Amino acid sequence: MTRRPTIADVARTAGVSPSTASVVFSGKTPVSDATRERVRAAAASLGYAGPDPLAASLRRGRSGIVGVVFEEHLGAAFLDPVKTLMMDGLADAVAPLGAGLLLLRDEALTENAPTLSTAPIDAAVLIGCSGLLRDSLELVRARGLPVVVVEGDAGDGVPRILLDNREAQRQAADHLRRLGHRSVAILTLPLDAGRRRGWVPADAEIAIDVTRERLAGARDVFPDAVAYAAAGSFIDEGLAAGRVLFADPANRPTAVIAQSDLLAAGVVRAAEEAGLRVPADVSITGFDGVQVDGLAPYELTTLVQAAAEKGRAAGAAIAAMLEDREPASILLTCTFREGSTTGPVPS
Amino acid sequence: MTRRPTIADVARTAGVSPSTASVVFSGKTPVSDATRERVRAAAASLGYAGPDPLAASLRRGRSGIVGVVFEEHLGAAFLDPVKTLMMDGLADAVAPLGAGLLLLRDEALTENAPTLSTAPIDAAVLIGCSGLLRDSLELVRARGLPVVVVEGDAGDGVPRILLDNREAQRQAADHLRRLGHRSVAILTLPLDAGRRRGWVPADAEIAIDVTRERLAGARDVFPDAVAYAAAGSFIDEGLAAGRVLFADPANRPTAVIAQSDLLAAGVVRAAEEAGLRVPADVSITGFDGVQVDGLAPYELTTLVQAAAEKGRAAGAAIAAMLEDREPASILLTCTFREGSTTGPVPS
DNA sequence: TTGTATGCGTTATCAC
DNA sequence: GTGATAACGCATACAA
Repeated sequence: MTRRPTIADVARTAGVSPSTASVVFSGKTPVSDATRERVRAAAASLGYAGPDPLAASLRRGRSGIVGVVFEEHLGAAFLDPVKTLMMDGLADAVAPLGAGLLLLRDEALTENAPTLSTAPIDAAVLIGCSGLLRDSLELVRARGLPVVVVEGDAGDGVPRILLDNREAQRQAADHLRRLGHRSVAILTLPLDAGRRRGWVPADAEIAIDVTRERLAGARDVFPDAVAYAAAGSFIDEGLAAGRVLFADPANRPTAVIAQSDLLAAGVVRAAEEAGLRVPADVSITGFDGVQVDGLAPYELTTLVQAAAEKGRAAGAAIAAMLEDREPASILLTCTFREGSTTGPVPS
Repeated sequence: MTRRPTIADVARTAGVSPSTASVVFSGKTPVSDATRERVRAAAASLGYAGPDPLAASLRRGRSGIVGVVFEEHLGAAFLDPVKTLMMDGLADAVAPLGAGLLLLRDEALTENAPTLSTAPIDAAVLIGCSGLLRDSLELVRARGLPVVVVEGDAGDGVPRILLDNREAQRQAADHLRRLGHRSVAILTLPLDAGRRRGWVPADAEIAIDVTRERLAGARDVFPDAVAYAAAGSFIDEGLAAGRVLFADPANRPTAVIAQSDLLAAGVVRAAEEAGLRVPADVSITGFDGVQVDGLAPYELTTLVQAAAEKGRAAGAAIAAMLEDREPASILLTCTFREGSTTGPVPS
């Protein structure tokens, strides 16, 4: 015979019933050592590698897979250290459930690409910036799957994992104000999926929650601060923006509030390039508290967010829903950390 | 009733047979507009969100999921820009198959973590450094699944996606030799899973293929070059190693061959720190050809590898095997790119 | 401790 | 273009 052996074949050659064989593999019911051995031997002799996951999943009604939905290209998502850490925490949190992570994109570009509606997932985690994931949310709710939204605009009844972006950013701004800074520029993350670089008009519509909230926090303290939007969270974007911010020596901010550590690192570099000392001539704050590779010897003044914890919280919420418990929305708080990139305003 | 509607329910309320309803959703057979409409309406009225992926998978014998097996912690894997790009290419390549990527770890630390043996995957891609993935390979072959190994030591009959590491590295070394360099140091990637930092003894056992091959390529040109192993591919590791290499002004190499761009970037920084000009005082080469965020204005002299192409090639091999065609092992070649970090030996 | 019976929800195949 | 039938491979409730 050419087809792969099934558990029934194993049971037959072992001289036991299918259910007994099944139990040997699942271990959910005690089995006598003798029969277990016989079943094992039969399996080995047939080259049976264990129960078919697909069939087992159907029977159980669980696939052991959690879908993670990104809005962007996968490569882009993992360029962001915060997302990477988050995935790490998420992976840890779902592992005890016996679940793995399936990478999914929000919009299926290819014709028959796998989507939320065709993938055998038990639950979904939406990683959200803008409202694009609205459709994904619909899809997954239609299927009655548990869903958690991380840093995004969920709807009614969907647990969310959030950060106190506004309050946290306000702390950094307060810190700068206490140091005497009055001329402050804000370097923001992208405003929307368009990711255009440039000055942010006062009346700008900001589609991405994180950007909007952090900007609001900074403006709580410095209502008139100018804002410049980067096209992404990269050191080189921060560098480019920093060049713009420091272009006019006569009209230069004494402090820059960057909305991410990577951006801040770029601004530090731009300052060096412009012959400015950090923090003697200009103070710079970041956001995230990630390890910026290559920034040494500077230590950024920043808001440390528990990125991995975000993933773990999402995983915990998923676990709760899978066990029919009430999931909790979670608000994680950032911790202000003073580094070596902020100091008193130059006199 | 409380349970979710099935396609049978839909068929019944639409007054058609289950098979007809199925066909409406799969689109694999022509259906009259009238019945299609009726089925659609019935589905909508019942809140039927489409065929259950699990059941469909069982029936089809395909889950539409490709497992990607890493040896390291997920977070660590995505810190490596080359792996990230590779995943990107892989995602692109399997999308047309209607497949998604399931992240899997080599060794299951948790008790009931999802593993190669219990995950409903159609095929597996092993991302390999050392021989640790031997076990994973066994597991997946026992299940009769198609498998591809990327940059690792596969066995007989397993298609591999490889790089011409040795030849490529030799090109860079040749380039340096032609520039007159004779005193060259090699900065290697980790030697094994232990990832210990330090000088590499002449008789060192190197478990990781990439490290060994690239080292061999460099030694083809500079047989006596000293080698120092980094603990990982990071800028800060390169910086730390660079400090060691440049520590003794009397006995300093005129060129450093780094086995990755990130390491090279760190060495550039170490050189700056030591007051050395690049490339006037010291030449530095990298490997990978990735965009190193924050290295500007330098342009590394490096070997450009088609990282995304590696993923795409793996995906293509998977696709071939899934369609019962013969998969091909693929050897990708790197391209030498001269940047601004190498120059004539100082006189 | 083991065996029997049933159904998980779908789709391929074939006949009509 | 549509419908009947038969698996897909397994795990569980329950009886023995």
